[in-house]
Amino acid sequence: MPALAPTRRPGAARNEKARLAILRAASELLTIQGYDHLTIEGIAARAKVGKPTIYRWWSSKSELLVECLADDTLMPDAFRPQTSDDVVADITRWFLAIIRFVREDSNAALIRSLIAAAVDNTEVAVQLSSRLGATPEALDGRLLSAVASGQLAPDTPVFHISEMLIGAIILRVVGARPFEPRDARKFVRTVLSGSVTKLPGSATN
Amino acid sequence: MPALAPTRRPGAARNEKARLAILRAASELLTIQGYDHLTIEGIAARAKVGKPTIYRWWSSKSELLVECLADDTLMPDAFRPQTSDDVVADITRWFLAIIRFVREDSNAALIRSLIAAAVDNTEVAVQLSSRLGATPEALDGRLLSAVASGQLAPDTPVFHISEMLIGAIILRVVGARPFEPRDARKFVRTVLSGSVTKLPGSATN
Amino acid sequence: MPALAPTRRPGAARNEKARLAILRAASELLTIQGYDHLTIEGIAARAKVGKPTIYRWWSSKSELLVECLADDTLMPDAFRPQTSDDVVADITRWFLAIIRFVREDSNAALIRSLIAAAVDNTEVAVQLSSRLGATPEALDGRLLSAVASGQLAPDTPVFHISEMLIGAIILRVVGARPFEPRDARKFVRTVLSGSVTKLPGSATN
Amino acid sequence: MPALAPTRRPGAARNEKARLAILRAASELLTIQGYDHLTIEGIAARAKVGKPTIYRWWSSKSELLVECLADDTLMPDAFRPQTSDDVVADITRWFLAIIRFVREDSNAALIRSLIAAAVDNTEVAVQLSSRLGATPEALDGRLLSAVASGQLAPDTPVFHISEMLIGAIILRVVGARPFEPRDARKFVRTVLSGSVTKLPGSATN
DNA sequence: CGATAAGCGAGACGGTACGTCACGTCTTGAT
DNA sequence: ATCAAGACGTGACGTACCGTCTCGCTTATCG
Repeated sequence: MPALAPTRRPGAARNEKARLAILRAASELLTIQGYDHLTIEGIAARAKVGKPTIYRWWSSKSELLVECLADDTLMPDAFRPQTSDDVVADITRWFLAIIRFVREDSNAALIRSLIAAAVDNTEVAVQLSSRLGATPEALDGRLLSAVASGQLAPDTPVFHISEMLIGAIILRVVGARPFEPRDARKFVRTVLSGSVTKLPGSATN
Repeated sequence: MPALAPTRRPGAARNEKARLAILRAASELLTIQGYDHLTIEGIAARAKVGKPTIYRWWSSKSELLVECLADDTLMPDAFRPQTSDDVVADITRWFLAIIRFVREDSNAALIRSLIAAAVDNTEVAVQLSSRLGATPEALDGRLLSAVASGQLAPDTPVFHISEMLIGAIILRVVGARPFEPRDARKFVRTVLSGSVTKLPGSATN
Repeated sequence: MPALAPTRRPGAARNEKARLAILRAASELLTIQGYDHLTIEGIAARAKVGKPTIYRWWSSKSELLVECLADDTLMPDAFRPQTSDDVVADITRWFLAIIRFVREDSNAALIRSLIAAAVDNTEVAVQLSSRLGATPEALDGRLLSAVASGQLAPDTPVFHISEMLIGAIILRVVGARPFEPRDARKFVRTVLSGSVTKLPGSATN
Repeated sequence: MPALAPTRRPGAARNEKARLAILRAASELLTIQGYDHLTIEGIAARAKVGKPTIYRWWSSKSELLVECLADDTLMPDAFRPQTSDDVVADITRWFLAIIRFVREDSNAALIRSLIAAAVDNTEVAVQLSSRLGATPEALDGRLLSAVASGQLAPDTPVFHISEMLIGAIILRVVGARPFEPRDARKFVRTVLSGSVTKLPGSATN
């Protein structure tokens, strides 16, 4: 005799269409207006949904944004380093991709907004880092695999490296100072040079 | 008819007491309540000042905070590395001081608030970095003097290092992840190890 | 082919328990909270009933109250004059009973609530008057029987008398001005003195 | 040394235009929509005024209506009996005027609304009675002067008479039962016949 | 005995209005 | 001229109920 199914409680089920419309509206308005001009009323209006429907499921703007990020409604695919035989090159390319993304004003504005949201809600910070690649599947993973393959020293402080790279990005974006493509190499070499055991090719600066 | 002396125009002069009361009130309220609960009305009330007096001189909360930072009303003395014969030790001590500061919850909250403000106003980001030591007189200067003395390589990317260290702090604080004292050494060594030409003493990770 | 019997269509019959629970909950909440804080949601919750069950059978709060009144869930037995040999005394006693009822704050509040409901729904006004005794079986009947027995003049305006007595009660209760027991005699004598042909006993004022 | 003038406190003075616009809007909307569809938002919108301006000065809809009534924005001039040599005729004419007023549907609706408001706020009941004439300057005064002139008995219960007449009006209007012109004479004679000492002329029912 | 259909509880939904807060501008009288 | 006090129009807040709807279950008659 099988276990009882976890029978769902009575009442109408949650409306998935409404949920998506809300996430979509929130994402669009955040992009257009920025975090401080983002209002629940505005989201409700654009999603053609009642305000209480939003408050029923999310308790704050920042929580809503967490779900936008998690649902990929708000930012493109996560940035992930490739895996060639050269970590430094892989990480540099990854950093360059972010630089290219961030040089677009609207993208920079979006990230600034997310940082504002992150001040309200730690989870946004986590998601934002993830989106930029600070996950075991992306940046951290690539570094760890380089450690495993011997290209980086065994005591390489993977997470500290990750944190400094992401931190440098955040700081520049908040300060609205533009990146140059050549910054990618500088940051990455600076943070990795103490750990690299052998560089596949030669390169200066 | 003689030229008019550059005499003060009529009317009461700007009230310095009011200015200080406003900066003080703003600083206190920011510390107590955080940026998003900080209101002009609240500042005016606490400073026993009319709202228009605030709007006359500052156009936004974040601008007001810039002046609070510049006037040292809001954060303790800037953090500055000492100058011993060992850069790495000096920078590590500086980082440790910040860690100690930030481990106090109220201080972390203050920095989070300032980051929120920085999203509105780039100048806050600049001031915040300054306050943490990213100035020619402090961190950057110490690194440059080490370059001059030969303790760091001539091509040491001073500003990138500075950015990554400050960035890592900001990122942790926003993410509300706690620092450990030993993080100081890790971050600093990671970011400097590619540039140090000679270590005064031996050290293990 | 025989005429279709007005046979009940299939499906569950109306749930009498639910009906009673709703009337009970509505009556209790009206007494406790007053008409303007009375909500359908509140009634449904207290009666442990779904909102649609209420809307299925009643179209508004005031209609629901009409049924509460008709079912005697909401007010005590109707007030009815006795029938002695003295109309004036009978009517006065009836009025006194109402005064005593209304001097209780909660009862006055209840009547005030019913008046608010009556503004929405004429039928509530009718029921309220009935409950206070303005029916052919009670006040009107007693007056008519006095006309029949010759104690009141043949042209006694029974309904106008009834209306003025009930009206005076309503007006005082709405204005929250307290009744005194001696008001009973004053009102009744004033309104009847033009019609009484013989008073069984003597009385002044 | 003279007493200090009650010098007005600093700050902008209350805006009289706004006050009038609010009273006007409230009166119009009450007339058009009835009390239960009357909303503060609607009043604010029609008066082109912010909601807080209403809440600054009045704490509820019913309080606002009290001021509408007191300012004569909401109902025509108070109804007042004339003073001829015949009280009964004077009071009857007064009652007839009210009947004529109330036969207009919109006026009846207005009074119903005011009764609803009166349930919230006793003061509305007082004002409403006043507006209908229950004041020392109108109905009560006319009766008292008749007592003084000997046309009514010295122990005439003036206020009870007044209450029953107004009460009868209220009750009919709430019950939405129409008045006939001949009701005026019936009510008035019924309530006064016990007190009249001499009728100037003859009258039939 | 099903099949059919209404009633029922629970509760999500799009709305409207609530009463409050802070905004940034303005007006006022005093210094 | 600047200041404090504070009223104003604006707009968003988060909450309470509205009346409707959709679920999955129960109940009762009918074929």
